[in-house]
Amino acid sequence: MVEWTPEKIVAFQETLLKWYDNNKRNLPWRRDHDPYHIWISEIMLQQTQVQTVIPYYERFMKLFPTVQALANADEAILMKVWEGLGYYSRARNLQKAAQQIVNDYNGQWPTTVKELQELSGIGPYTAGAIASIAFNKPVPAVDGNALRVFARLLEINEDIAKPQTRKLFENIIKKLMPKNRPGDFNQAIMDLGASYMSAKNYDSENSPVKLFNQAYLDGVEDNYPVKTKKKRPIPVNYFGLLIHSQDDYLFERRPNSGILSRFWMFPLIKGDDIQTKKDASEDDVLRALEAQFLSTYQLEIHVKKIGGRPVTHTFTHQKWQITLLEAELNNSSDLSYFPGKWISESDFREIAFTKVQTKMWERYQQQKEQ
DNA sequence: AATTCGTGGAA
DNA sequence: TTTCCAAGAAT
Repeated sequence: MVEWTPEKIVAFQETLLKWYDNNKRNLPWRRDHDPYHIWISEIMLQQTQVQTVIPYYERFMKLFPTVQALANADEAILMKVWEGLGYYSRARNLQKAAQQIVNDYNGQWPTTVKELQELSGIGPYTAGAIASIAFNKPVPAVDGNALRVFARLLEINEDIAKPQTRKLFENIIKKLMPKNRPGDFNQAIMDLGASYMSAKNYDSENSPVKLFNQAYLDGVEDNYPVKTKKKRPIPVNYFGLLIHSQDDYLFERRPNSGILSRFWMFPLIKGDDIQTKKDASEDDVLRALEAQFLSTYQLEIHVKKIGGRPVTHTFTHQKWQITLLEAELNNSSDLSYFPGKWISESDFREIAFTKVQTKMWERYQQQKEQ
């Protein structure tokens, strides 16, 4: 990696901030420096593109304009607002942190990185972002943009996928930050990382800091940042049960932990969990599924396959393939042993559903038309 | 330290 | 269709 002289550091700061002053993106959360606004935007923006976040942010602020409103929010309404944004623990941690601020800090925001990081859902990056942008503290905010941008500028060869690399970058960036405008500096790096220095289709030739970009000057930009590849999603097979009576559908509440926790979904049974002999026919599998449903939930069902391709949905680390089955069940059956309930179709619009649940519903509707 | 947490966009 | 990526945190 390269070292910069004090003069070069100052020149970089001036060049970057001048560009930012003239070209910064006009974003809803940049209208002021209210820590509540900065915070909500930062949480929404985790692993999520700006254009996706904007409408969610606007709706969120109308419904929960203050930290007190969020602390007192109905969780079902909160999840409905977050519906489709993914990583739902972000929303739940958001409310926990709001309650921490109201109860532990009497509604007054803590301003140090240390205190901010003790709030639910706020880690090293978000604490740095809030402290620098809302409270003008001279601290780095090392996100994916900062890692990529400085890896290229300084030809840093550390693997940015490794957790410990963040600390190295924090120490480097601390020395490059201006003390007077830390928030603008951090945001300028993000804007740079989202434009001229993006991961793909970057345009270093026209970048405002191209003369500070060592990897570009050396013609080795393709080598930066150094980043190990992620594993590909593992295939998981499910059977999805469509059980209805009139306009009521049987939904299962997912466990309190794990993927899509606490959401209402059509009952899902993992394919691997169904015990069958070798060379079992498709019909044998369905009968085994019925037997398992009976022994697990004391519910007698009769299933038949619904035509059409399985529903597929890919998460970061799992690729689900769901075979839809229509099942008959007496609507007076005892649901005592089943972790779910009947939900009327007319209530669907009030409830937050996951993307994969919506896909199952749409496939079912599609199938009924034929 | 390595996994686990969603979804949508782009090539 | 597949792959990678997008203002990370919790465990």
